[in-house]
Amino acid sequence: MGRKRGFDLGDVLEVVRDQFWDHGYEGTSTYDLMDATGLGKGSIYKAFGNKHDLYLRALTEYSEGLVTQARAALSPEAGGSPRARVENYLTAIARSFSAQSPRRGCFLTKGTVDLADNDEPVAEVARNAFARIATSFAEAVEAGQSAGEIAPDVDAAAVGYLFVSVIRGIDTLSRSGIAEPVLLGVVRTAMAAIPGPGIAA
Amino acid sequence: MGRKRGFDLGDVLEVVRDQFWDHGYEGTSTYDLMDATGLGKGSIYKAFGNKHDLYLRALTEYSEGLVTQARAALSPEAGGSPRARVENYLTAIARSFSAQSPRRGCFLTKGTVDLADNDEPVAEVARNAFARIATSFAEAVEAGQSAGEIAPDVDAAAVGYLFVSVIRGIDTLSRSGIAEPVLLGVVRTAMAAIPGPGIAA
DNA sequence: GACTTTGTGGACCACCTGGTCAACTAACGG
DNA sequence: CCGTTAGTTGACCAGGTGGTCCACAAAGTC
Repeated sequence: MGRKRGFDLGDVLEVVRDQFWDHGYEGTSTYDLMDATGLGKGSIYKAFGNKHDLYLRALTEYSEGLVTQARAALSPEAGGSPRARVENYLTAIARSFSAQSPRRGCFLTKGTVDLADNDEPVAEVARNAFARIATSFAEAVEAGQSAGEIAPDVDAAAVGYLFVSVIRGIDTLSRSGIAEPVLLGVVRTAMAAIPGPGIAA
Repeated sequence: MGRKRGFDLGDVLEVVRDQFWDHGYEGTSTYDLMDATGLGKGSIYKAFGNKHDLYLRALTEYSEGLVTQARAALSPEAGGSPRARVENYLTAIARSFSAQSPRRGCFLTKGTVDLADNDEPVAEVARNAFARIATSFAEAVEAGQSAGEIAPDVDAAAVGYLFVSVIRGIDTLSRSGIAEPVLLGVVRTAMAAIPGPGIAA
């Protein structure tokens, strides 16, 4: 019943997300959102409630996508050995950050640093996404250990969070304009956290 | 000649820095700065130019302090073996982030994620600080290699940036409320990047 | 104690902020 | 084709925005 919505929710959320991504929460005004979406203020508020709800929804959708992407890249279906999948995924992320122009890193990092400090809903979205991505890394590491490719004494769960940290770290570094080879060096050296099963120190 | 300034520049910069740290660049208004410093708007603008200059100055001062602190913690004077100095420094940072209430992480991370994307002066401050901290780590690693404590095939420069990345990473994680033991696990596993000189894989 | 110079405080400016509202428009059921 | 429901639009609101300006206050010079 009633009039049909004249726009697609998902499309608008993507446009909105890009605005928040590029200019931050406080730096994005309702007029910026109107301009970017082509919608009237009333339509936006009717569909999403208020600015904060809209932000949270865009961020949530984005972080779900991130988790899905991490799972896909780290699962056996992605091909390659577990250790190679980890390295390929991290390398792809480092390259994608470097290729951005203008630089914008990852929206989840932006949202976390922007708001999570004193915005519990945002913090929860971030914590959740970080935990699930860390788990995906941990599962890949465990697979590598089962296959005899990764040393069995590695703490898979801890290393999962290490890789999540490294991603957030190269994100921040890339935002400052640090060059791609440096970021790739970070990824390369981070791989030492999952050494082969040789007689390690 | 002329009236004396009625406040200390350094004191005011610290107060201002805390405001920007807690609320971000866009989230801090000139009125917030007036309230926090107790100064009139005219005095602030007279002393610092405009909001952006003021921010940049607070950030620059902060990042110089960070670099100094990193150098002190990683230099031989800090005591302990090179490898221990690295681990102690990273551990201290992880603990300090966890102890914050409210959470606020590191101001340099905040500034970088907030503005560096499209603010070259801020990006330069960040790039510079990251590079110098990475160098401090690298020097400690080289010292460890000379002392036979760290495997000689480790790429000290790359590992320096890895540790900088890890700090930025645990910063972001801690902002989302991830617990201290997890952050300490990240530090512990990151230490695998500078293994002892045994027969490594 | 005038004069110059620098610092201070707050009024003031033009404009932007997030959010609301009421008149209006489209789609469906009967 | 008429009521009901939901979506759209733009005017409107109260208060906040970064920045400027000017009358005034202190400090040093002669």
